[in-house]
Amino acid sequence: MLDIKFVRENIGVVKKNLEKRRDPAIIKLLEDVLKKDEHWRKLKIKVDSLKQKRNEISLEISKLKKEKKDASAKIKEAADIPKEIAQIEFEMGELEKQIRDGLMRTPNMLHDSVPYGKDDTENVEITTFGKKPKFDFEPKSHVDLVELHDWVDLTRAAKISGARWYFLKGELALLEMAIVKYAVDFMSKRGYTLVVPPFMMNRKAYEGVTSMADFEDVLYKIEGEDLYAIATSEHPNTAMYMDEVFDEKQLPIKMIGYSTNFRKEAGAHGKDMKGIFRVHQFNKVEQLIICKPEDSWKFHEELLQNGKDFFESLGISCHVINICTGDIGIVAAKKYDIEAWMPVQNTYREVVSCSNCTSYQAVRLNMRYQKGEKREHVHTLNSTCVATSRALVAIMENFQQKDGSVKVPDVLVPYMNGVKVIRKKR
RNA sequence: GCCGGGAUGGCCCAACGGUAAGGCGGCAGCCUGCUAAGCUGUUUUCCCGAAAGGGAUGUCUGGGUUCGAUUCCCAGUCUCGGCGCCA
Repeated sequence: MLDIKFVRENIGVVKKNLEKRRDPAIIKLLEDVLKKDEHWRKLKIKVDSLKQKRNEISLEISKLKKEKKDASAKIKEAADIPKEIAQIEFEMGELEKQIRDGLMRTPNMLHDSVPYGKDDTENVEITTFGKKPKFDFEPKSHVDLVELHDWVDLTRAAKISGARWYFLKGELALLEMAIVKYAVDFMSKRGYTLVVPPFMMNRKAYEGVTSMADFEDVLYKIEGEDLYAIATSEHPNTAMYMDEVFDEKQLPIKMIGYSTNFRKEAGAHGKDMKGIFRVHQFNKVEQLIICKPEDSWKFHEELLQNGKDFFESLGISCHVINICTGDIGIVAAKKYDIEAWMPVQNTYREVVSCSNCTSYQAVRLNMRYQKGEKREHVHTLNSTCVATSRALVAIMENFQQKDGSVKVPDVLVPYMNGVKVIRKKR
């Protein structure tokens, strides 16, 4: 959420920035917010002076009573003020809701380096790394590989849970654990602290870290409880500092979250239906930084570098793209994706998403730090380190051998107790 | 889940329904020759104002009673004990 004060004082800059979004409705919305804010401030002046009057009379009543004099005239004088105050405050409350709602729907200010574009076809490739594999046989899709080795059971999962749920079995399940432990070690060496969060979170906290549309399209709600299953550890691990004031010396906070993630994938009917590329549940090691505003762009690059180094260490070929204005969503000021080469699909597919959210989450969550005598909102950043289901897909497709067995990436071998190749157990 | 205690500023801790005391810490200033101490101010958020300053707000959250609520009433959250249940 943008800070209303910031919008008030910088409306020209804000509008100019929003124009990049190709959405004139947003600018109208914000103009409406400003009008309401102006009205709110007028009411604020009015109600404050009423309260001042009420307080003064109350004080006089207090004095009279202490002197044991008759105060009934004063009490009568003050009698109607509360109604008036209540009425104005009701009006202000309505305005506050509308202003907040408008601000919640207003997207973050974009960084200048975000490319202008209409949708995901206009994202800009920045760099590539790693070697694409060459096969002297017809490579199989991960869908076929998991079936061949009985590594994933989608049919029985459908029976008990539904589509896009899965049992992960045998060597592939072990490989997932190896990936997680390797990623945790990899990031720990770089100074990030592991934090395993609660896997469910209440509405208030959730509103601080995500867009309203996600409540419908992404998040599973627990019936009868004020709880949502988390879609990523970024959410609880950022929201954990809600309403806190950091000491300048505490920053930056660098952590990795590990959690199971739950997603409805409501907008994805028919997309990636086979296999485990797009599923309702997966595990992920997520990088997270909370820092001072002046440091966030430096750390955004650091997060990206970590993600690149990680996938490079696995030996998977990837490219990095700079997400364009039409595809970036409302929270991030800038977003990189790392996409891994999928030889069978003959294309790159997303494995890492790396965002600088600037103060957008911090404003909503009321997360600040003490800067001398003032308090300023912090910046929050997040990036995937590795999401297990997608990393497994990438490994299977890139490291398969002619007989369908899969070579374990060298760095994971120690985490597989020395196993170098995984295949169906006989 | 049940029974009791509790929640007040960055921290600790007070306040017969009469407008948040005191202490610690932090910050600013003053004073002072001595590892320091002392003194004064400041230390939630919002509004008006160029500023000086003024006003409002703030005692876990949300309602209610009242001219006025930290205090009284209702609902809830968290927490500490005791009982019960339990991987």
